[in-house]
Amino acid sequence: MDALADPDACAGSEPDTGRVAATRDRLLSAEEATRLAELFRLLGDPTRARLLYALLDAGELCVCELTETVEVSDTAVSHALRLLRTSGVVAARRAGRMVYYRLADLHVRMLLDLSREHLRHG
Amino acid sequence: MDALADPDACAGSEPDTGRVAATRDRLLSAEEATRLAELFRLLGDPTRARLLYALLDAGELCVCELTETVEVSDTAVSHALRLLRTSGVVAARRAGRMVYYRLADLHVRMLLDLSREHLRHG
DNA sequence: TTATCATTTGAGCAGTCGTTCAGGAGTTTT
DNA sequence: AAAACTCCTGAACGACTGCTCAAATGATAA
Repeated sequence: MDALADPDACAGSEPDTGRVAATRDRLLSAEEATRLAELFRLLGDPTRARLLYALLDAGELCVCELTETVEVSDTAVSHALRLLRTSGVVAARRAGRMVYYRLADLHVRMLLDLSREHLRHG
Repeated sequence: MDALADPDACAGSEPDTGRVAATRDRLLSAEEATRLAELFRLLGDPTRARLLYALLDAGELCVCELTETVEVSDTAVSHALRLLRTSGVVAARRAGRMVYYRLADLHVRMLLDLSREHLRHG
């Protein structure tokens, strides 16, 4: 049931406090891993990913332009943008009745850039 | 070009011209974006992220070692590893009754490396 | 052989996710 | 003023996710 209860479990040729503990020390903490996972989760949806790649290319786009490029309803786009906005991934700027969005996180920009490069030349 | 003066911008069901069309041409196709989103989705879960970062550091770990480092049940780890395995993100090697897992995708290795670096020096 | 260990599998279930729908808020035009 | 336009919000709903549980598989040890 609980594999954590027995520290000697699967102790084949090495004391348990060896490699595993060393790995755990260098390892990301649970909190750090969770933070990174949350960032990845934001990119892990087709609609949000397309929105972000569109902003990566165009620099700045209003909601109706984004709605056309990703081909989903404006309401869905708005919900998606809110999620990205409250997470600090994108930022918004109002101009008249349009609202222009842009990427606001350098991490995300690099991840998008790198992953797209590798999809195309990989 | 005076893309912002495009009268069709945000005007309804017209086939888009100007900046939006240009963006969509350079843009990832829906299929490409979906593929990348699926990759990000795999990293977007705390359990899977911790498993992958552990493998990034240790190189190769068996299931029971992974179970200890991520502190969830062995069954949950196995389910997570199956997802990563069938997606080609990790690969498995049997040695006796243990099964050793390792990262099998260069893209993923780079994304993990980059994102961790930026979490720590960001 | 039987017993034990390491890992996997499938079913069931609570929780989460992304969408649509209906309506509202803010801005410009008439 | 009202109408038109862009965008946002909250609720509701089906679909998906990740976990636990019980049972099975594959491999070693007694």
